[in-house]
Amino acid sequence: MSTENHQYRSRVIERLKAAGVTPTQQRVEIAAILFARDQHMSADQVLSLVNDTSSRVSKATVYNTLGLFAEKGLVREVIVDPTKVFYDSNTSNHHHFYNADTGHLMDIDPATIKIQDLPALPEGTVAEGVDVIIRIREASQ
Amino acid sequence: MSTENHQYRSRVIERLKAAGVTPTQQRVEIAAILFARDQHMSADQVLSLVNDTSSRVSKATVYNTLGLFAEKGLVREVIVDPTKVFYDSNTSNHHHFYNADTGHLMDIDPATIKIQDLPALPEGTVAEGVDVIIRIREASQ
DNA sequence: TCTATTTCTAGACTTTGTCTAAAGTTGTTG
DNA sequence: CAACAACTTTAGACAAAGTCTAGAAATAGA
Repeated sequence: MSTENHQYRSRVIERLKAAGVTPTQQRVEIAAILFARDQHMSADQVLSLVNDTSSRVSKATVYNTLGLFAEKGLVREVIVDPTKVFYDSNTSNHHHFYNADTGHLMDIDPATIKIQDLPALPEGTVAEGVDVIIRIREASQ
Repeated sequence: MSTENHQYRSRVIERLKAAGVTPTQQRVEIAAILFARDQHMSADQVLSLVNDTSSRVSKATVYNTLGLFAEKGLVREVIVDPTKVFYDSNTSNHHHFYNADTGHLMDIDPATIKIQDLPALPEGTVAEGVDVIIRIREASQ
């Protein structure tokens, strides 16, 4: 393993620790893939990738780990496709374009969208987050 | 069947025809349930209800019909729960609260929320719709 | 080192939704 | 109204995402 990779893994491990997640071998593998850049991945994609590039990680562990990461705020679940959940490694406040034709999910530049006048919440509830999804399709020229 | 029901069914049939949907027996059953009031139902709920109150409709037909209705703009698909799609009989422009603790979906009064500055769409795409979901939880007092 | 706790795993299982092939309806046209 | 084409419905097999279980492995603390 190159020095770069080694340093990258150390940073990944620090980030897991900072979030209160014990950096096990499998979690580090998965986090290293996710945190490499801002991206949107399904559990299935993570499973294939992690088993391509390194030691085996079981399906159950991939699902458990992504759930844990979401809970700890290391990734964000994006629910736009009825058939699968996307995990977004960009946890900053932002919204999405979802291309229903291609299945592709893209970040919206936060500067270009703004929600005004958030409504009062129903009695006895607290806000967890606001998702804005702009559904798009290929232009039929 | 009462006169009220009979008149209601006629209106349902008219609405299907107006949308370009042949009003078969099964489609009318399903539409009669959905259109009774503004509500959010899963395919599963529709399936149970339709088979409670009237002649049998198969699972395949319920799924086909809900898909067709969505395509024709008679209902709106709401994707907030990774495990199932909701069908919203209120097709006017509005957004949703989703209570992740209870699984309950509620309309947001359109007057109380406003999106400014819709961003430019990616090249070669057209907008299909904008979904805003405010995720809430039960307040842990 | 010993022990308790946490984590990982294979594979069975569940659930939502789709597909298929055959049967039933409906609509059209001469 | 007969014949035919097109559409719709159905049961049940199937697919895919995700969960669960029970045992094995790793790990941490004392």
